[in-house]
Amino acid sequence: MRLRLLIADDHPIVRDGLRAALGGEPDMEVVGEAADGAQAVRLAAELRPDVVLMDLRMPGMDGVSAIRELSGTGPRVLVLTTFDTDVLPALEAGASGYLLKDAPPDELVRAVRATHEGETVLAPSVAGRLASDLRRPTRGRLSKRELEVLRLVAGGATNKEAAAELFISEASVKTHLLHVYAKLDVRDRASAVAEAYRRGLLNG
Amino acid sequence: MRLRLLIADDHPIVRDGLRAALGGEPDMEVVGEAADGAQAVRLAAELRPDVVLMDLRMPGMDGVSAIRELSGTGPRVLVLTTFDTDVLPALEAGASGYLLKDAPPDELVRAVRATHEGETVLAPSVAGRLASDLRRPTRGRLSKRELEVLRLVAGGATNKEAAAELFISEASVKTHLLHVYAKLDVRDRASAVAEAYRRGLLNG
DNA sequence: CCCGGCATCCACCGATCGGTTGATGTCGTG
DNA sequence: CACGACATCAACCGATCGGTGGATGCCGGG
Repeated sequence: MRLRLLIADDHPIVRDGLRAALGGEPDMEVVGEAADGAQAVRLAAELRPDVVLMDLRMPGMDGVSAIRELSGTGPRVLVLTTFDTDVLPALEAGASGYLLKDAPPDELVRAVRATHEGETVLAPSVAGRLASDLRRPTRGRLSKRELEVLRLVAGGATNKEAAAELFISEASVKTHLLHVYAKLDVRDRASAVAEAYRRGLLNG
Repeated sequence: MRLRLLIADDHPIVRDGLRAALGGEPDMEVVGEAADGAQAVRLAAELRPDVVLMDLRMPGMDGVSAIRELSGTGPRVLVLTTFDTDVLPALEAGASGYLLKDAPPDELVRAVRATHEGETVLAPSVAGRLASDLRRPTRGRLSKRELEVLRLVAGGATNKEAAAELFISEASVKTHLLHVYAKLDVRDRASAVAEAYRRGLLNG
């Protein structure tokens, strides 16, 4: 029985590359390709693959959401993306591994097999990032409300405007922001926005 | 005589995908692969390709720098990247075209041929972005000094600290920032930092 | 059950910021 | 050469922000 593989990536060229790198292996078979998260979920239900190779940033349904939906339905999910942010969300959603796209093909092949065996595969740089994330249990992790406030501030809102938008008092906005500063280890709103972008907390 | 092609991309998987998409064409030949800008320049001098497929974000030498070095030495450069920012810098550096990685392979093949013929190929979304960039000759384009100030502000500097860092007066810092606000169409430093990140003006 | 995180609110103060207006000099391009 | 973009500086004012030091209530994990 060959290892059944589903590829989910919005770039046709990357899908071609993955086919080229993995299709040649005698013990693997690419049974399908998806261009976004929703399609990946549908195809996984239909094709019952053993392993799903999943990009995270895709149009339509997010990769992390797709992982969450796939979680427990059978296939193991190996994340293959360009960025080493999003590690924690992906693993929390149920990913079995996290590789970066600059990985050489043979490492990718080994990772797919290892994932199928039930191992958890992390790219070296990803492992380091994960460790540093976990070292600060609360720090760096913004609450929902804090993120909402920060997003408004990044959009140019004053404290007063953000308060009106969220139906809370200006004092609460200030408190939330102070917490944000402490968590991101910055002193003001401008550097908070910068740090949030660096950590991938604000959209991109 | 077949069309000689050089691929420059730091992701092995993408290179495989490009080989798969282009290598099958009878009138094309992939003569080399580079994993960063410097290597691309070296290989271009050695292999004399007709067209270079160039990613922009690569470790070591930047894609734009590589294009600048290649400019006028023979090969035409077709940019193939994930982001629709960096269009203007790439074209100014001498690129003959700008495609996005979500393009279907057949479009890519046509674009390579068109580039070889001397045409300028722009992805639709890229064309739109370019137009909106050009509509504001000055707007959106930050001067060197303005960018320095904004970078310091993003790092948490107050106006006074930024002034000390740059050996100018606080008043000058304020003026620079006001110009930044006008160009980015924002009201304060926080949203300026946010907008700069969205436009890819601050590192990445 | 208690502690910590979260969300909400209040008051006060000094520091900082943004807006405005105006000025000088350089530089590159048309 | 004239024009615009750039870089530099000044003074003033009101608005906003960040810091401090609280307070309350809810909830979930150990």
